[in-house]
Amino acid sequence: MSLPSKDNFSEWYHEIIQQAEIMDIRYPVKGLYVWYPFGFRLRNNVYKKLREIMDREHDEVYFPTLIPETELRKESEHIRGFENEVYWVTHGGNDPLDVKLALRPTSETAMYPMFALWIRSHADLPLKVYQIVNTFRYETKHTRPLIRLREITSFKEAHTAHKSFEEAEIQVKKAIEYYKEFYDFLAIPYMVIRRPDWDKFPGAAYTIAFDTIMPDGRTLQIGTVHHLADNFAKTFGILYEDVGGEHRYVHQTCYGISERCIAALIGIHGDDNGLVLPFEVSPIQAVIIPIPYKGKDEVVREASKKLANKLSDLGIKFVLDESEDRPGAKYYKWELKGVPIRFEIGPKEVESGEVVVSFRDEKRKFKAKIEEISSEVISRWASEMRERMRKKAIEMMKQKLVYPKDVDGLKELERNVAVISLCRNRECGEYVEEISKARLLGWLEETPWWVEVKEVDSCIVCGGKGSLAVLAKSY
RNA sequence: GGGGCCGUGGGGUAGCCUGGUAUAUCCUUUCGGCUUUGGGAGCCGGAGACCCGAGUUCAAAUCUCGGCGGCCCCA
Repeated sequence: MSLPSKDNFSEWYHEIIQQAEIMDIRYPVKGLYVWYPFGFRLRNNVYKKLREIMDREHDEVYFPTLIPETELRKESEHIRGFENEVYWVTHGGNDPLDVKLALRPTSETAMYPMFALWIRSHADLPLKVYQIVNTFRYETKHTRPLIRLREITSFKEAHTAHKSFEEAEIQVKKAIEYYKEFYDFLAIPYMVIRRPDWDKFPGAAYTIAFDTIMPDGRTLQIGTVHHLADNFAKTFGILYEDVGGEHRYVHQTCYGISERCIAALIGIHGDDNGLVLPFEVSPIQAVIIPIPYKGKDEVVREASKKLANKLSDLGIKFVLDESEDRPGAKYYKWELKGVPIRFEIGPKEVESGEVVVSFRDEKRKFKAKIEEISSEVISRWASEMRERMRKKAIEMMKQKLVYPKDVDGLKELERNVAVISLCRNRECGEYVEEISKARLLGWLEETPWWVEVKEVDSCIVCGGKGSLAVLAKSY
């Protein structure tokens, strides 16, 4: 068994998802996939971090999967955005339902009628909750594991309510900081981009998205933050009484991250040999491979056990691979799974009280004294590895970026991501989309250091006031 | 929305056009055994498949129709 080269990203991705046992794609419904135990452990490790961040100032809640049609249709812009991809429950047993029930495509319309009951006065604000749930969208395009799904299994959605537009805007900024922390933790580089007004979340005042770049040059939206203003509050009657006794509409935000974060983790860090995972989220953090020569297998086994005990004491999730495979086969096997640290112990190391160490992201091997391996040493290794992964990912993304200076430069984008100066007018935006056959993701909220633009010119279409915009083929 | 292609063991495939071999090909996987172990070892033996339904026919993996499932291209 071997993987296709990552140069053929689409095929590589398809294969690694299965071979590394992230998901079983054989479930007999389009767009629905099964989490394998290994994949689910990875998911849980990643979401543990996301929960930890959310728990700092949000309460976790759970709202129902089913939303009555009457609620879903209240916000007209919102339903227009989702109408074509809603799954409907139309029957209870054999009886048609009086009011159809939608499988939530997202939970605004499930939550906000309840928010109207929960929020009475300014003392109830701010309200900040989140849930991690599945959502359903009837995708008609190509579905792809973790990327385009009919059942999103792991949608972390946070919803907040505030006294004013300005307070909600502060929350938007906090949410962006939280998401940055999350993706920094995963060593995934991102661009924070304000979506065009005509492409924002249905019902929002504005939308800010996190986009990353996959190795094939297509961008992947890996998080969104929406300022909802009082749009939904007006629809669902979410009012509070302020200190003066006046009733006012709340201003809301919502922001979400789905299992696309796992897709980015796999796609960006992986290589021709398989997954490359940060130490903190890897389901298996280390593997010990004994090299048992004839006559020496007992001492090698003993030394391996000793190291295993030590790793146990340090609280590391590891595997001692004493199977019958040859060492080389074991290297490939655990590399496929992205195990960050590999220890090899053979007769030579038994003699010297050492162990051969190598890290998943580099070819190098070196020897270390077993005695000297400690929590501090391991966490230093882990953070050095994360830094290398981050650097490598940024290098990859820099290579995908192009900086056309005029409209002609947009015609041959190929698989690149274009950073251009563009005004905020819809005509100019749609014009560059048409010329480039790519999507205008929007305007950079802040310029990452690895985007090599010193100063902003005027709009490359109309010559008006420009800001840095990003154009790309996207997933 | 429009067009095209495909469905054979757990995975990848040959066979299909031109229906018929007595046991459906090869690789991988998996189980048992021997031997081995510093980057995917070898040998021996075993397991495992024609998507579903209808039709044509003496005979269907192969032809026709329908269903289900998947893939690709264009807008």
